Amino acid sequence: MIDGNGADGVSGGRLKAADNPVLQNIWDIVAMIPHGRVSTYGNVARAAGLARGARQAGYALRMTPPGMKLPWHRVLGAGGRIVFPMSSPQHREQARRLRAEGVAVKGGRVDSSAIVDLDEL
DNA sequence: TGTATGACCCTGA
DNA sequence: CTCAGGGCCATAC
Repeated sequence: MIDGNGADGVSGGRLKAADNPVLQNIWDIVAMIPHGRVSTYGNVARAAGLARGARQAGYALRMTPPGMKLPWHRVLGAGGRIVFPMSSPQHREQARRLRAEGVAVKGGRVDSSAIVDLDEL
């Protein structure tokens, strides 16, 4: 395995997002967020190894293929606020899901008590 | 190889 | 509290 090409499972050159270890790592972090709790992009990114890769966390979630069960709605922006615009369907979707889990959403923001620290996981 | 983009974050006015 | 600007890091073209 000196050439790098034809490494574990990945052969053919370009690395697909679904096979990207970084995204997989982020997905794993998001997937381990407990029910009824929420986290932030920066927090998740840091847990994935990216100290300032909050955007990458969002990128990973955006790259999430349909069919994958991932609690993306438990990931919020800094301060526990939803990053989506108020009039956006995604905002409503996320807020709806959070409320379904017992998380209070007010003005596009959730109670800071609902935010869980990565240290607790 | 370099430029452009983004489900972000922080600081200042 | 709201608005604007700059910074950071990885992916896409």
